[in-house]
Amino acid sequence: MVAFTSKDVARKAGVSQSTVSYVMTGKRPISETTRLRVQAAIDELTYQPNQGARALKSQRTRVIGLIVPFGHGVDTAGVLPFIETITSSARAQDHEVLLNTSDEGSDGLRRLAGRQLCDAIVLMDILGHGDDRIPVAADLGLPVVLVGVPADPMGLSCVDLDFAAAAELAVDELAETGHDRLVVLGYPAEIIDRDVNYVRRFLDAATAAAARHGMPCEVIGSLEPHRAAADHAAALIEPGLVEIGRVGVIVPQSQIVQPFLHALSARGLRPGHDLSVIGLCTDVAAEQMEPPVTNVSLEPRDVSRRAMQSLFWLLEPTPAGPPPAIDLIPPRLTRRTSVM
Amino acid sequence: MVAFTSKDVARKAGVSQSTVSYVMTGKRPISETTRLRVQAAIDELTYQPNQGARALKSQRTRVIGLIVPFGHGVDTAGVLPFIETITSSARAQDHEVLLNTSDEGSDGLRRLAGRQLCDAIVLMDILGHGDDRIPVAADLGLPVVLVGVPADPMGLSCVDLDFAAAAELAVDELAETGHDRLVVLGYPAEIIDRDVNYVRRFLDAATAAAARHGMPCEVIGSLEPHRAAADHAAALIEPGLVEIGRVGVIVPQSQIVQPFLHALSARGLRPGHDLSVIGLCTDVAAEQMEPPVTNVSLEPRDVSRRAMQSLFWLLEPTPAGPPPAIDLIPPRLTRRTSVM
DNA sequence: TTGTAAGCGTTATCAC
DNA sequence: GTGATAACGCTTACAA
Repeated sequence: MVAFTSKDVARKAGVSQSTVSYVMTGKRPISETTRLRVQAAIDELTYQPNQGARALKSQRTRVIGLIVPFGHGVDTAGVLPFIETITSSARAQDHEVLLNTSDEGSDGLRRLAGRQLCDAIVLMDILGHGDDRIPVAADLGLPVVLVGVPADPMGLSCVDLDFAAAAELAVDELAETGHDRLVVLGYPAEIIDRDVNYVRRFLDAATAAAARHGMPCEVIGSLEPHRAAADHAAALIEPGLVEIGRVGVIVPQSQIVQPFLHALSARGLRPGHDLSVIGLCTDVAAEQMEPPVTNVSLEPRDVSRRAMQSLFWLLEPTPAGPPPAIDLIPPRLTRRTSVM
Repeated sequence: MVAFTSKDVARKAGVSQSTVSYVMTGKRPISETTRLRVQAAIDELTYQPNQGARALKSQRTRVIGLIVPFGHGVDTAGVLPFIETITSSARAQDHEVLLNTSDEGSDGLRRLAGRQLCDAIVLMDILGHGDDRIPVAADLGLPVVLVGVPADPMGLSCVDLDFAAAAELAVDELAETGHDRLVVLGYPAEIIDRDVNYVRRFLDAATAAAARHGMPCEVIGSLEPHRAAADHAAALIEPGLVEIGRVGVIVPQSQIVQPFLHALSARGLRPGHDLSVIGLCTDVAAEQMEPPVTNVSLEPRDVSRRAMQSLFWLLEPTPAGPPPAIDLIPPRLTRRTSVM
């Protein structure tokens, strides 16, 4: 299993090495006869150019670095479609994807850039404040796209779901279906401490939208993503309340949507009949729940696709103009059985 | 943001380029004074070696290619911990991970090897028969480890959960807790057609173990991973049957565990009280179900860790001797609330 | 203990 | 239209 080089191809085709290169890249005109001879040699030897050498010469690795959130207890549920879409977008542009985990912190970024392992970086799992990777990323001299919106992007492109629009979508749906009372399950203390930006964006927009509709809106605060917290929240929905009004509950934490639905059922409150529930979660998750829950999707595929569009624009700017610095993807609501 | 080279370091430290190299690799003794001078220059310039150049010279990329199953409707639920563990194992050995999806088929393998993008490959999502990537992989001239066991591994190392032991573990648990009647929910036609090897391994071992315990064992066949199928299966569990005996159900398809549990409840059969259910699924999934289900885990972390051990042994054989050609990882059963 | 220099496989600038 | 040839940044004999 020896790997052939362009030298072998050149010898076999009776041409110079540079001609082989030009046949591969098409960067200068080649007579049809030699082109065919070279191509035959390439095919016969199943020659493929050595990427390391190519990168060394051209200063372009054709590799995208992808930093994904792993370990440290982060909500890792919906991360797979992001990875999948980013990989296939990269491959569609004939680029490779180098996977790194966020637990290496800013050192990982420095390694990726310093050792010239990639031409550009996609950074997932962005915190609102105090993410020390942002200044490092901004100073890398490489195109970097953030999936998420930090308080100060420091000039980096950001792509994320439009969480404000997501909240409005959910509230509007409940308003239009005649609900007159809104409950939003809040986030755990840890998340709010870390100041994940989208939390604020979502909650603020939800209360504003409720006010616009003249609906009373209660935020049940500080819910850990555990069964017990979901149970606790369900206990706060008084059956009496449900009898006098049409109550809609928005659950922005995907991990507790299912436990919450179950806790309601266990208390004799049937989602979709006695009250309504809208979850903020992936479509597959929503589909598999009991009952299948009306959801606002995180649109991982759209978000990643746009992130990669921004990235490739930064790698090769076109006259079409730059992508938006902060690119917020419109959410989508899918009706299932949990809204009455 | 210029990238410094070892030449810059050499100039700054007043030594030759090779001395810089030897300081970095430690492959020959360096006097303490020059070592310090060189190190100071390295630190000052934050020099990092260009990986492309290194790979070109040393013929070692220090990259592991990872092929993961995406798209084409495969059960993609438990794949994240595999990726995570493989990535951190690679990093622990100072290797990078290049991510590719299985939808590129054998061409993807040829590209990874032919362009010398990596030193070795981990191939997930192995089919029992007719996977045309196996012969290609076997002929690549690179170490390749399969996660999964094809009918003919063609000399490649395989690592997988011991599905036979998993089935036995589940059956033994039900036998020991006094069950006298066993039901196993079977696999969908599509999966059996594709002949995913572990299906057969699991079902055969389950029936054998049941026979050993003298328990009647019924396999409900051809269940698609949909709610309707789960409902259908639940309907086959006659309440009369439950009254006269202690029934244990094994659900090897993780996607239908939750729907099946719910379908039972809806029929008034409480898992953990009226009958028992054991699922074959990840621990996180089992933990989040309603009710939390006793499960046999797929042990993605153990499997990937062992896969990487095999891989690194193939890259640098040690006197310790080779890893097993077919490395089956022992499963683990976690008791929750679904077994009475 | 350190330096010189060749070469890894590619691309691109000169020449012809 | 095509062929030499000089880099790209690194490692590693071979010298000194």
